[in-house]
Amino acid sequence: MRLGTRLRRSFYARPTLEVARDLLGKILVYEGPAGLRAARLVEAEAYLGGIDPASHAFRGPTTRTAPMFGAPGRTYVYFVYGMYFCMNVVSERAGTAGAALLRGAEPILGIDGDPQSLAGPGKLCRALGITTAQTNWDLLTSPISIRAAPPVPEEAVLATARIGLRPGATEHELWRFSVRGSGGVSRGPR
DNA sequence: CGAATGATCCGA
DNA sequence: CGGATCATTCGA
Repeated sequence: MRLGTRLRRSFYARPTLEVARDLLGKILVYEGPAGLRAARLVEAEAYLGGIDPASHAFRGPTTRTAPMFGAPGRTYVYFVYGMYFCMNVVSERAGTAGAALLRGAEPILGIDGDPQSLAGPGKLCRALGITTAQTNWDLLTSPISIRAAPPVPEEAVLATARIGLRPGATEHELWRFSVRGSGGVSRGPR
């Protein structure tokens, strides 16, 4: 099985919405202690730093969220509900907060069982063996990478937006992208 | 220092 | 719809 080449820095150093959208179809690879694991991304969500109240970066940087404000092309992994890890890909330029949450994927390599084991950000990390130990890793040089793959056609992309959460907001504040008809996607937004 | 809470998931 | 389960954050 051959995996594509790593995406370059320029892929990540773009507006978060574009990065989240373009992650669909790409191959997430983790060559860790448990072996080589790979999955095709089918769902991602954009978190815009300064204007999205739901973003961890909304109220400025903290120890935990520092990676979101740093260089693009790195990971931001956090722990929630005392149980799950979630992995983001940092976007925008260094100094501008933004990240795309990896929400769903389809098994390619080293992942046993059904596609449902990758349906949801918590499950995806569990299946790949990703924890906060892998936060702020560089996707260009670390054992975690995202690799090139044929783009998902526009008509196959489902986009969900929630707008105006904050009074006066002009930008869409929640963007969830998924591949229509694919397995491995989570339940819809609340 | 204590309390609240969460970018989730599962099962009833 | 509620419970699991705990790191992080914020206010006192």
